[in-house]
Amino acid sequence: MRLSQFHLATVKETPADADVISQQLMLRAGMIRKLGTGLYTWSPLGLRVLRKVEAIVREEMNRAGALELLMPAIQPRELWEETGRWEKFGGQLLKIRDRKDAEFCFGPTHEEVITDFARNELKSYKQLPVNFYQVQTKFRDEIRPRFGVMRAREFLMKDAYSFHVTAECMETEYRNMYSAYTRIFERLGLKFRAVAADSGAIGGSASHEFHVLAESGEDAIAFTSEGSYAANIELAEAAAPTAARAAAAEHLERVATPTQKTCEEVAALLGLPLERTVKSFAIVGDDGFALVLVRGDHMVNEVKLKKLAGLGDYRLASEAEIVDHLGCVPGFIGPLNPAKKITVIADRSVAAMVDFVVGANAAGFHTRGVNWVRDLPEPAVVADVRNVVEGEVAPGDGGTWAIARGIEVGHVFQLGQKYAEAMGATVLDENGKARTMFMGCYGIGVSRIVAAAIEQNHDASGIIWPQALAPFDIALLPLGADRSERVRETVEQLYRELTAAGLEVLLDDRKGVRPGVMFADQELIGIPHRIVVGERGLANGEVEYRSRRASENEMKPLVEVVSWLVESVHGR
RNA sequence: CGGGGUGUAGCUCAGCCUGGUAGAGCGCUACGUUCGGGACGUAGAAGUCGCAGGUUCGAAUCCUGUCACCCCGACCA
Repeated sequence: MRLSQFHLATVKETPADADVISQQLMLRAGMIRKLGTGLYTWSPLGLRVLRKVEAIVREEMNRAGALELLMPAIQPRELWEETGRWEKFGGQLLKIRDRKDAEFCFGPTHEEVITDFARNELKSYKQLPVNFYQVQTKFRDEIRPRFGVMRAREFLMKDAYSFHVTAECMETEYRNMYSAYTRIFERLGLKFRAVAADSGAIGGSASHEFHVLAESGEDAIAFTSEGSYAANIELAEAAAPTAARAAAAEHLERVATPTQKTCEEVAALLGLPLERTVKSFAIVGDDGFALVLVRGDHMVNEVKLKKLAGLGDYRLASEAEIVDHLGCVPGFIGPLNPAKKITVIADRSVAAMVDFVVGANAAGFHTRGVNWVRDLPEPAVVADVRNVVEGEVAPGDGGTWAIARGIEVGHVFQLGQKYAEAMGATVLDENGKARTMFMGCYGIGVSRIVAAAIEQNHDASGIIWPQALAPFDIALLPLGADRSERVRETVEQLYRELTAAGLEVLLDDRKGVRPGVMFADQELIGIPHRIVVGERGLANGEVEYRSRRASENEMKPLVEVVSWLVESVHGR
């Protein structure tokens, strides 16, 4: 590609409203332009990268035996009523009407459509197993879209759905997809980790997420130091305390904490370690008002809490409900002497505590030296309801938990018969008997991968593309082309030869552009290899080479540079 | 959904408090000088000041409404 014939639109200034590095660099490099909240146009440069990701995903899906198809983005309401998700999916589902006032949604995912396709197309066990996939635009009306294409409302996704007669067959395909995903992320050149995950809104049993590791990741993932287990923090189990509860040593004492509302503030005032305090978290579940207790240095885990019996789809208690049940305003609440009967749910670590500090249920006071049984009844529920923390002992292999941050770019699920059951998707087995199909589903956030790759690969000058994602392989930069016939001819010849050798070359043939601008643009858009052709080097029969990751030039003999580059880019 | 903020040239923003008819830098166009790390000079093009009402002799500026966008929060006691 000749840059004079391309649309390159880099900008020097960092856009004001971009708050993660990938979004800043994508905007500065001119890869994307924002149209509205969570809506982006992919420029010719950005699209080249998106297509690279797509191509690798497609190749590996095909290699794994999946069949590509394409479903509509717009889906009729009736289909979503069959699974109950027209209501259950919530506000993320964008609902629209046509001219006849018939209702549709813009597909956020395609379980309904593919299951409808499958129940019509698949009649016999002989047609199974089969795995259909597509690469398609999805729309999810996120509460708060942010971070550019990382959490956009409209985005490109590869979604695959497999169909099976038996659960065993579904599990086999699940493992097949798991290894296909591993190959995909390896080929993309990204540092990633597969972790056990909660299956969330999609439903089903087993599930793994694939995370690209990056400091800026929105998800926390936990893995054991022994390496035997990795999970989304939503799922990672905290080990139960092994030691029996010690005997009470302190007496109950109410202490004034006029302005200290958080555990940190109270601990600091009392000169106690944070892990001697207890945090109270008021919720309202199916069985009414409940107080969830975790240690002051721990975080409540919403996903674990949702799985507890009797809570259902719990919500946070309102301030009025807190005052009504506890007789106290938020900031000083606790399980002691509530105004009304409440359910106390204690994390396992809290249940093992002695002489701890809680809110006194009186504005401006906390109570210290609190002990179970002596001062208040044993908690009604004791369960693992918190996030694990870095360094604590993990259950199982005797290792400790380590925490990393990641960007979720892939997710595989065993759906079981959830959708097939709801929609009556059956095939006839060997005995002519109708059997409800088992399903798996497998997603990859294609557009999100582009942003995740940048989060993981950049420096002060801009993007550093892994070879597999680079919009161009080589930047070819002539110096003083307007003054030197020799430079012009050499560059033209290199361009022809490199292109003929199958490399994607971006030749900066813009008129009157100074070297500094060429270098800055090449580095910003992240082209992995750069060849500079100038009189200085040509006098010795040489050109300069520089890898995007290097800070020094290497001189290469002109006669060898093409074969050397072909080897560097495609070889090994 | 709750709280806060911002809408002025393609981009980043100043001007608004204290009303008097619109500015800077970057980018863009032309010419000249320059030319191995985001050059310089000269000349230029470019804005119904988000939209709709209102107050006023006069509104980017004050008031009301509305729309859009951004940030924070919803794991907090």
